[in-house]
Amino acid sequence: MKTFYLTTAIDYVNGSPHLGHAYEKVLSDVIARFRRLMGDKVWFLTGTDEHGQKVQQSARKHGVDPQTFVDSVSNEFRVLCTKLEISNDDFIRTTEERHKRVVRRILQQLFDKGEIYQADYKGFYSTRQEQFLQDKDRNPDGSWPEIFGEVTEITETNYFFKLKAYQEWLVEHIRTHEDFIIPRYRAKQVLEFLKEPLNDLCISRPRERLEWGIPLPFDEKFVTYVWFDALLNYYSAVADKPDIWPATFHVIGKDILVPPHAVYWPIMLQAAGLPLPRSLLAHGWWSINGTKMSKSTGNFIDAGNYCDTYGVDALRYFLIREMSVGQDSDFSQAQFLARYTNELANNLGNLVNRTLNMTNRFAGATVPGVEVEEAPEADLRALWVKTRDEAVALHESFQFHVALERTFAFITATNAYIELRAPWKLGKSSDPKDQALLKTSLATMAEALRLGVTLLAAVMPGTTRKIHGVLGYTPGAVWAEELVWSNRLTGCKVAATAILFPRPTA
RNA sequence: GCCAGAGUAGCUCAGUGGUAGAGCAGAGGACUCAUAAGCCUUUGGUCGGCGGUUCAAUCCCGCCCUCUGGCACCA
Repeated sequence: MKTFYLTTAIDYVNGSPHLGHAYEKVLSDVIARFRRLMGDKVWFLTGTDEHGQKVQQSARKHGVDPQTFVDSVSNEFRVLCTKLEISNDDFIRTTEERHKRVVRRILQQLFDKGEIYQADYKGFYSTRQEQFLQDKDRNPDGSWPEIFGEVTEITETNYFFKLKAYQEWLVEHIRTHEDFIIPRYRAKQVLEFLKEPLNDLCISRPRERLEWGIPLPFDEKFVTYVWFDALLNYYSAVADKPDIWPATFHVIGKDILVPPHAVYWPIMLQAAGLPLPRSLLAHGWWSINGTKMSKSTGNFIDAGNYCDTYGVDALRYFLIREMSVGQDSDFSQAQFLARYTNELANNLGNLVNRTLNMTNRFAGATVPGVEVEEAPEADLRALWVKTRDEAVALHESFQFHVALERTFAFITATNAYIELRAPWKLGKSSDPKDQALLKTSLATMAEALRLGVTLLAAVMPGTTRKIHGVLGYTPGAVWAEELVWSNRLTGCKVAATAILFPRPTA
């Protein structure tokens, strides 16, 4: 079986993680967990991108050497992954030797094949900003803005990668591989971009301008440009592991689809003679209270705080429930609280608690067996089959938000079933028929709850685990079997009470 | 300017060539096992605008309007 190999973008360690980083990891994690549940062999990679000028500058600003700086920030991302319960199998850093070794190897290989050549670049250079400027950087009157200081036209020797030679091939590949770029409409954007002729890509920087990078193996006076270094992480992390490459999905933000992932990356692989990934999955961005996320306005969300206050699964749930994959969404405290209170606390959380309570009160804390089956039971069961089949299919097509909506509709139906049977009334009757119905209703609500939360396992693994725990249940290894309505809870000893999503106090 | 996405109930969104849907918010009710939770009922929309195709369009086509995002070698 081909390993399902999934990657997130590696995060640039120039700044601390925010909600956007958290979302991409959670989204990827949901995919990874879902594939494992479906029985696939999964390899899930994330990591950090640590070279380049901005990192070098930030390190200098903090008065530390680059390695100390990236160690510290990379660790923040690692901590975030742990906090979000991301199930990655590996975490790669581009400053690791295992990565640098592969980058050097590929560069040498491409150079030997003649895919990389040396040429001069002539342009306007700002010494203060340590970068070349574009015409779009100019003021309307043609002068250079103050922040660039003195600008001079200079010529610099560099190495270039032959992108242009692969342009037609790439267009053809995108046209003939319909799921290479997801969502589909993003592929149109890429093809639009490719209507203009590509230029070859400059992949080097002279070391006197940029020290913090991987030296070119064929010319140590240069280091490689950040994209050529960073993109290769997907391959370098598994280069020595059999049967993993190529990637099944690269999960990335829409901002780095064009040109890096949809143009540079496939061409790099093709030139190096490596197989291409199956798909690039480009997700959207979060705004905060209707405005763009930005550090300068202080308008960004610390995902860690939400985990601490509401629990990691509440945040995971909101991110996945609110965002339609590929589209943008807005994060607001009001919307978060509405979903937390209505859906998690009142609908699901309360169902858990009332189920435990009634099982304790009317059945000595032991889930009874079903004794009769009438229309209410049959209806709920039929709804379950429909919900399960739809939810699984929706997961397959990345419509997690709709899958969650359907799953919670089933939770609501379970609450409605309880009202219909009203076990608290049956419990007051000694009529054998009522007693049979009481046992049936307690067994049915427990089973419905078990099934419903089993369907939430990819999004809220901890919650699924906890609820199975308070039901006194240990799930089996095969998820598909766990999704079958059964009597396997009969005889389970349930907990006395459980408040999984406490109502916010403030 | 070009390209793409979005424009459906107060809010967030789903949806199909055949008399409009969900959740939340609002209103009313019955109940009490439960996290003052849950359940039932209900108010509410000329489906952005104008044309066209069709027996029939929110859904197909054309034009227009509004919002959002992208438009690279940041060498």
